[in-house]
Order: sequence, then structure tokens, then C-alpha cells
Amino acid sequence: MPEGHTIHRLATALTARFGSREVRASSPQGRFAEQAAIVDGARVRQVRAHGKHLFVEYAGRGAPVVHVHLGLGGRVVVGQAPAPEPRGAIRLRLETDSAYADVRAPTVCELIDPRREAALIAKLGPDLLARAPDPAAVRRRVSRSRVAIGALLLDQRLFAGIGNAYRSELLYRCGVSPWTPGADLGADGFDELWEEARRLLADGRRTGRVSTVDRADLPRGQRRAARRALAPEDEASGSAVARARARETYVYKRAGLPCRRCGAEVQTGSLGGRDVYWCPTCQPGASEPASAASDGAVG
DNA sequence: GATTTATGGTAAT
DNA sequence: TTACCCTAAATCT
Repeated sequence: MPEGHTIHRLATALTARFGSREVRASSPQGRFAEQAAIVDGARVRQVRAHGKHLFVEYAGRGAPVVHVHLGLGGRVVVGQAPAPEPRGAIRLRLETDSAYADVRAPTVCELIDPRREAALIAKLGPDLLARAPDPAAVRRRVSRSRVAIGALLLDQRLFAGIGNAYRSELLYRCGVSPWTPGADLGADGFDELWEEARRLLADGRRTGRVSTVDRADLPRGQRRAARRALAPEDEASGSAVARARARETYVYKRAGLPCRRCGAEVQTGSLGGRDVYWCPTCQPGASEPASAASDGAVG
């Protein structure tokens, strides 16, 4: 479910409901019970996102922070009070008289102090959904790297917030093969990717969906729906069906289908440990190495 | 009922 | 590079 756009959307929704309020905290599942008790009833200041990380910040100097990372399968359901009887494993439930939020299946849910929050953020690259993320340091590192840009884009130390769906879509929209070494992009190529990433993620934050296809490239019948924000009930359900319905992509998850622009068969391969998708015609240049995979970390 | 999958990340090898 | 982590829902048998 979660790339940066989802987490930022959540931060906004949670701040609106819990910011500046005293919030009950509990762990119906039990695994976060001790920590929840510590912040139970405390006043939340705000909920902040950096890339794919979520921070529930409490009021008061040195007050603890709840750090959540949803990982692959995690999700947060936000709703109006009264919260329903807990069903399944709810790691953390936040609750006021008017709203509740359930955190399920997070990779990380921990109580930390503000210092630790700052340290975590310091390890991440600029958040593409920040007001004015500075690309200078990232540009420099990419320009010196022989690692494929498709792998670099997933490195959160460089690009905080980009995930697997956006990386493929981003590269398609910029006409860049995922296998292009970072150094071969050139400054202009890098800047184009950077700005396009910001645009796409901002769009996702606005609509709640990964819809990256230009109107003209969609069949007539789909044009209207693709630009509309995701229906609240679909977003709340978070089901795979709702997610698939909320997705209009050029190449992501379209292996073997014809490219929406040129008709060539969309390709898939493994890069950076995840499935990557591309159109061999619209994204010319470096191609998949014949010998299995040449992944890598930052070079 | 069992297995697979997911828009992620880390630790071990 | 692989294994593994958490969990829910989809897909299998």
C-alpha cells in the first residue's frame, strides 16, 4: 500500500484528527501495549511524514514519538468514532471522542525520543514531498554512480518516498531505461527525473491513487475516473482490489501487455531486488544485462 | 484450508 | 544475493 504519497496523506489526515488533542492509545493486539500505555491520553502535537516513515509527535519538550513504518503489507485505517470492536491484529489504536486510527501489520512501530527521530530522518535522502527538497547532494552521488538508475531510485538514502510502482512509472514518463547507469543520465536527465518524481508523488498525495497516465493515453471510458480522487470507502478498505482499481499505469504490473503509446510489449525484470517494468521502445538505451541481474547498492 | 502476494527494509551470507 | 520479518486479502486446491 504505502509509498511516500500514502504516508503523507496519512500524516495530514491524522494531524487533522489528533493534532493538539489528548489521544487515547492502546494495543488491542498486545504487542505495543507497554509503549501505548506510556503515551495513552497524552497530547499529540502533530503527525509528520518523511518519505515512507510516519512520526506521531507528542507535545512537550523531549516528549516521546511513535515511529511507524508500514513496510509492504502494513496499513492504517482512519475512521469516525466510535471505533469498532477490534478484529484481527491491531498493533496500535489511537482514539478520541470523534475519531480513531488503527495501525495494522507495520514493519516498525516503536516509541522513540526526538533525538532518535532526527537521526532516522538524517539517514534518509530528501523527501520528494517536502516543500523544497534539495537535489544537489543526490545529483552528485547519482552522477558518480555506475549503478542502474532503477536501483538507485529505490534507495531511500537518496530518494525518500519513491517505491516500486513510482520508480517504473517515473522512468517510463522520462523515457529512461531502468538499466541506465546513474552517471549516464547527465545533469539534465537527473533534474527531469527529480521534478517528475515530485510531480507524480504530489499527484498521488492529492488523489490517493497511483495514476500516472496522461489523459490522452487512456481509453476514453477511463479518462474521467483516472483523475478523480480515490473514493473514501475504497481508501479505507485498503484491499488489493481497491488498490488495483485505483491504479492506472504505463508499465507497472503490465508485463506482456502492449505499451499504451507505442504498442510494444511491456518488459519486466528484477532490479534492486524488486520487479521492474519498462517499454523497450519508449525507454531506449541500456538494456537488461543478459547474465541474470546486476543489482547493487549505491556505488 | 493452504499458499501466494504486496506500492518495504534489514540482516545474514 | 537470499532469507526473513508482519499481516490481510486474494488465489490456489
